[in-house]
Amino acid sequence: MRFLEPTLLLLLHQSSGHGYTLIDGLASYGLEEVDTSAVYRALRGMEEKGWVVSSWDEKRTQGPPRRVYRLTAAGDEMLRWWTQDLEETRGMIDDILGAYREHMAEGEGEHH
Amino acid sequence: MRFLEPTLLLLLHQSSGHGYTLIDGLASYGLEEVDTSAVYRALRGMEEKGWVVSSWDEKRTQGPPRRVYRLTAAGDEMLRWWTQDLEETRGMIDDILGAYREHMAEGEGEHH
DNA sequence: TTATCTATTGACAACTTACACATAGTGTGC
DNA sequence: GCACACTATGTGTAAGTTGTCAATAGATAA
Repeated sequence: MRFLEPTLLLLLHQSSGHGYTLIDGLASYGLEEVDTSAVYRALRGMEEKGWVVSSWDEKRTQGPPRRVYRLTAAGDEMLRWWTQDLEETRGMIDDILGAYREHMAEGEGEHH
Repeated sequence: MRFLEPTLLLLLHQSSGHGYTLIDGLASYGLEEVDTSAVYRALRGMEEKGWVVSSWDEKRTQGPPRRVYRLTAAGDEMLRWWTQDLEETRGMIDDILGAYREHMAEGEGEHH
């Protein structure tokens, strides 16, 4: 969920789409091994929270009807909130990695 | 757990310590709101996995006996693994944030 | 003896994740 | 017609994880 929700919001901000294509989109952000059911469940959850709305696709293609999701204003706001959150998370990672490297550099040459 | 385990390993790599002081150490990496029980639970789990070993502190100070943890060779290896994992996570965040900014820049000036 | 600080642990509900499976429409080869 | 593969969206559930709250307990100071 940590990256699933923000990435879905980002993809939907770029253009509306249905679950099956969103799953492809997720893969391009490194989320290749996400279970399909997790994606559909996440989308449902996001609709309950009001971040997205869905409707059945008019034009029928190969396969059963597709539920098309599009971002709401609240979802757009959420996406902005998520970017801030991700920046904070990145800052934490940088702190940890920085401290690790610094500590490694300090101990350089030491052998126990 | 995502940041708790690697940060604890890092702190213990710097110097052995008991839970209560480690909790202070976590705060300096932004993990201020971690529940104490979560920390002790994580330490127990890490001991089960063989990343750390614990022993009761000889010298008694104010309060009940303290369980002192120190890193094992396996824990040291794990810490290195975690840094790689954190770098990957960082990469994912960069991808998402990069795409968001790029998309925002593209839509510049557009009003719907 | 009451309160406060240090220090560790237990119990349990809430939530998440992983995996398997159910459903269903369309197109293709036989 | 039938089997099969592909698209597409879901449900059920067991297992594992997290978050919250409280219990325990020693030392010290008022």
